[in-house]
Parts: sequence; structure tokens; C-alpha cells
Amino acid sequence: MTVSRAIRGVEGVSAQKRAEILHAAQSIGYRPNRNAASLAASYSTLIGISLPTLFNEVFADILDGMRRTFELAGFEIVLDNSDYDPHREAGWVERMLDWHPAAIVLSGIDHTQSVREQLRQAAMPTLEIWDVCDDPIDICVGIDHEAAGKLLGKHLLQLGYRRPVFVGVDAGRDPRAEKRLLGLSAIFRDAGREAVPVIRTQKHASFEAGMTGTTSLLGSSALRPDCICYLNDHMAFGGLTTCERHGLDVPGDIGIAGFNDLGINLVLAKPLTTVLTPRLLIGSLGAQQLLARIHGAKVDRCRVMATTLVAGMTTRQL
Amino acid sequence: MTVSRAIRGVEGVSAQKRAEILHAAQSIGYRPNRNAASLAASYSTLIGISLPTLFNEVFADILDGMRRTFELAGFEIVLDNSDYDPHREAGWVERMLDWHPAAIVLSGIDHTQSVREQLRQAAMPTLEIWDVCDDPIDICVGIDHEAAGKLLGKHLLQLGYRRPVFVGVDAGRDPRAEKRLLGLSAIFRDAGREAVPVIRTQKHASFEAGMTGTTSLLGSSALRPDCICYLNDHMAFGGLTTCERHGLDVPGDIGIAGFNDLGINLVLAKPLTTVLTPRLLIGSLGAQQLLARIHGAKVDRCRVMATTLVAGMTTRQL
DNA sequence: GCAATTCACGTTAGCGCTAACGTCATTGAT
DNA sequence: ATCAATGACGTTAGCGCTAACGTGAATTGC
Repeated sequence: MTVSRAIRGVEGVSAQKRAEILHAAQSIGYRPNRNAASLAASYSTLIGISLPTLFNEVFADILDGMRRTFELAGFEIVLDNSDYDPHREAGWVERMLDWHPAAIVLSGIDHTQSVREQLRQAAMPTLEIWDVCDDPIDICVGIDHEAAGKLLGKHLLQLGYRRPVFVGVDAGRDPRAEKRLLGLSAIFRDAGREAVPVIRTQKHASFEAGMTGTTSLLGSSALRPDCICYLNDHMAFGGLTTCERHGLDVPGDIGIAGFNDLGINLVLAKPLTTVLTPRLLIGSLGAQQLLARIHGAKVDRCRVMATTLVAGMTTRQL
Repeated sequence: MTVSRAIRGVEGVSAQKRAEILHAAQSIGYRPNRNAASLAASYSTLIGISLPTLFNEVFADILDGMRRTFELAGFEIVLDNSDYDPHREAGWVERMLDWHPAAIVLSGIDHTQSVREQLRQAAMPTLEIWDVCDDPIDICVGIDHEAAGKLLGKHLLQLGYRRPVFVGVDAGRDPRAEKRLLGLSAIFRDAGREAVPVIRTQKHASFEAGMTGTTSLLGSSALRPDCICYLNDHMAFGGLTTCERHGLDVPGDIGIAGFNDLGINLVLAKPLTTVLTPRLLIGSLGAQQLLARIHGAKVDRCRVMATTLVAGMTTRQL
């Protein structure tokens, strides 16, 4: 028992004895068994994190922001990729809970009812990250995606665009993108325009998906957009090169807008018009909030971070 | 005990009893405690994976390839980012072993001596992925980076390039890149040229790093390269736009080559000359080999995958 | 028809820790 | 001198599983 206390750094051991014990442990190569500790103490140093995908700078950024904070606090990260499938996520949450982790992090706020119930019933500290709502499972930190869509919409409207088209992925694959589309659409509807038409691709939101979506958009004679809004900057860049390949001048013939202000935007001759999202900040703030929550402190249930419009050179200048 | 058997699907329970037990478990919401199982059985369903970073399509691809295989086999992934620091990796391996995982996956073959010793002494199934050598800790699956560097070097030489410069990151930050540089350099040295000069940036291998490195390269009057080889395609693209911003025509004034054939290459008007690496394949094959190893099967200690030269439009045409 | 085998299921012990509660010496207040 | 408080360390029990070894009935072989 004294050894256990000494190793965990718990009070009740004299400095001399502690040094003695640590030295002995070192010399025989003793390592505590974390499974046994977890079992006996009913607390854990595992944090489960479910992300839709890692092929997306957004989640890599958010994860990086969290990782550093959790690591300093001595937690290990158990990762899952849900591939944007709520049922996969639900299955993972169930299995994850069998490990009795210290906390769970989920992407966004759209989860199956069973996930919500299980996490709440287990009184598991749970962080929903990247999207926000009034009634999170436990706490949430992210941005208001609908507002971000409106931010972009207002800017495009102000620049004189009237017939935007949105290029995204299959409905339901990315609920946040749908909310941004909703906000964008609302702005144009308020301005007396029709709802923003949508082109969807089956791929994930990659450079290639931007190309695929744009090719089918430009091939369809029905839509004659004056600007194209993409799910994110990578799709937008794929779209940009596709437009140019089709002989269209950007922004002369058509405007292009992305989302997130990803790393590529720093090196483009023609930087994308986009919306900057503070991903690293969301990650680190989220992790801090969650740690506080694990330690029983009272924290805000919901933290909404600001987004910033980035006026690039792929849309008209004011 | 019968319940334990029924739930694990182990032999020795009649079909009727099993159904009865599973039904009862379902109805009371019973979930097995994995910490207890791990403690009692001395086997685990955790697999620890250490990657240098997720801001790199390469490791996201490899992880994705592994993930699917491990998931089907019922394992959970505990992830670490070493930030290319062997000592961080070593610390994580030590802590990870305290969980008594089923296996460990490390990136590359360059690890601290203590990591090698600990893993070997624990007889831990260990996969070293993305780089290969004759004496892996346990098994390895990847590509021959030096050979890949030579592949690119031969191609550039054949195209008539004589004064290449390599743009990468700080020495030691990416041992694989150093090996590719070694191969590249060897080709030009064999052809009677000097060793390939190197420009290094302190950032990670991003679009921005390509820009930064290229800016300092073009600013230095000492080097007058006829082509620039980058650590990877993202850096190459950052370099490409930077060259063009400096008024250089690519490939007219200067050639540019990347590495990996990343997703962006699909949408570029001027596709990069690069070397295709089979990342997904490496990931899934590696995972399969590791699973076989976990189950005690004999597997090849080393599997080397082929790379393919991609002749793009950022270098002269033959 | 009886021992030997097989099968379904149960009992015991222990995996390596930690919470909770001893024990005993030391300290300090009265 | 007496007793309560404090601090350092030890003892006991149990976290929830599973390996290994019963047990007792049904089946098999000869």
C-alpha cells in the first residue's frame, strides 16, 4: 500500500521512504498494471475520441489541439473514426464504455439516441466538439455552423452574387456542412432568391471530390451559377482548377468560396474566399473544459467560438 | 463462468443456455468490464499505434488502411503522435505497455534503444510501418526509401537535370526523408555530380513549409538549381506556387518534384512529378501481418512494397 | 451392464491494484 | 503525566473477470 501511494504520488509517505521505493521500483523495472488500477479505482486515464475521419485537416487540427492538453494531464487517447456514420459511432461508444474511460469526445452534436442515453446514464464526462447546441449531452465547444454559412452568404450577396450553388457530399454524411448550407440558403432566400441548389458527390470532402462535383455541375445545363460554394477549401481548390480547366476565369466568370481557411490557402497565388475556423483553439479549449469537467469543476455547458470571413481573390473584389 | 463463456462465445455452453444468458444480459443492460477481462486474461483488445503526426496524408492513409482491419478483428486503437521525437515515442511506449496491449505499431524503424529492448523483452507483437530494415524489432512493412529516392534521381538525371536541390525539414525530424535524400544524392554522385544541397525549414512538411523553404532557396544566390525536390507533394505544391510568384516558369525555368503522389495531384492543372507510395496497401497489409503475428502465426519479418514513378508536368518531358 | 469417455455447467482461486480502515509512534496541549 | 490529534505505514477486502480444475449426468464402447 505504501508502494502504491509512493508511485501514485499520493500523500502519506515520507520523502525518504518514497525515494527508497521509487529507487527500488526503478531498479527492478517495476511498472504498474493500468488495467488493475482501472479496475480497482474505478477511474481511468483513457479518453475516447471519435472523429468522422482523419482525411480532413479540420479534425486533425482539433485532435492536435486536444492531444497536447490531454497528454500533459497524463491521459491516453483511444481513437475512433466513425466515417460519418452515427451507428458506427454508437457501436464504438458502447465498446468504449466497457473500458470505463475518464471521458468521451464526440464530433458534432448529431448522435443516436442510444449514445445520448448511455453517456448520460453513465454520467460520463462527454465533450461534443466542432458543433454546438443548447442541449449537449454534457458539454460542447465549437462554432455555429449555420451562422458561419450566413456570414459567407452575406459576403457573397454584398459582392453582388445572386445564383450560388453549393457543392458538398451526400446528405447526412456531414451534418455540419448541411447547417452551413442552411445558413447560406437562408441569406439568399431572405434576399428574395431561391434556395441554393446543391451538387453532391459520394466521395469524402477531398480535392478530388471538388473536381468531381464541379465537373458534374458544369456539365449540367440547368444550373448557371455565378458562384460556387464548397464544403471546404480542399474541395474548393479542386473546383477552382476544374473551372479553369473548363476555360472559366475565376473570379471573372465565376466566383469560388471554400470553408475553414485550410493550410493550402497560404500558398495559393489566388487565395480562396473562405471562412476561418479556429480549430486548434476549439481543440485546446474543449480539452481544457473537459479536464475541468472530469475533475468535477463546473464548466459552461456550451462554448461558441467566433469565425472570421476571409475575403480572397476567388470572388469579386468590393 | 457459464455466463463468461456464453458472452465470449467460447465453447462449452449449450445453444439454449447461451441464448438464455444473452437474452438476460441484454435485458438488464449488462456490459462486460474490459479492464477486468484484460487483468484476468492477460490478453487485450487494445492496439497502440504511434504516428509522428496526423498533418500528413501519408500517416492518415496508413492509419486508415490499418484501422479497418483492426476494427473487423475487434481491436481498439490507442493513438499517439510522437511529433517525430523518438523520446516522446519512447515515453509513450512505456506507458502504453502498462495497459498490456495486444500489439504495438510504430512508424518507421528509427527508435530509441530502450524501446527496442522493452518491446522485445515483453515479447510484444510489434509492427514497424512505412520504413523497412533487415532487423526489425519484430516485423516491418513499408517501402525502401533510399530506393525511392534513387528512382526519382534516375528519372531527373534522365531528363537532363544536373543541379537538384532538396527542400525538407530539420535533420532528424523525418528519418525517411533523409533516406530518400541519400538515395537521390547517391544517383547524382554516381553521375559525377556533387551531393545534393539541402534547404531545411523548421515547420512540419506542409504547404507553407514548401513556400518558406523555397523562398529562402530563391533568396540565396549561392544555389542555382535546375530542379527542386521536395520532401513531399504538399511542400512541392507550396514550392511550385512560390516559384511562379517569383516569376519562374515551371518546368521551363526550373523543375519541381514531390513525393507520395498525394490527393492534390489529381486536381492540379500541372500535375507534380512525384513517386507514388502505396500507403493504404501498406496499412492494410501491415495490419493483416500484425494480426497473424498476434495469433501466433509465422509471418515474414519484412515486407517491402513497390513505389512507382509518376512523370508529371512540373519537370521537362522526355 | 459397467467402466470410460464426453459434455454442460459450477467452484475456486487469483490477476494487480486501491479504498477504507487499522496500528503504533510521535507531537503538542493542558 | 494524560489524552487527543497527527502522521507514517500496514492489513483487509474486493474491483469483475477468467484459467484451471471439479461434478454429475448422458453417452459410448465392448
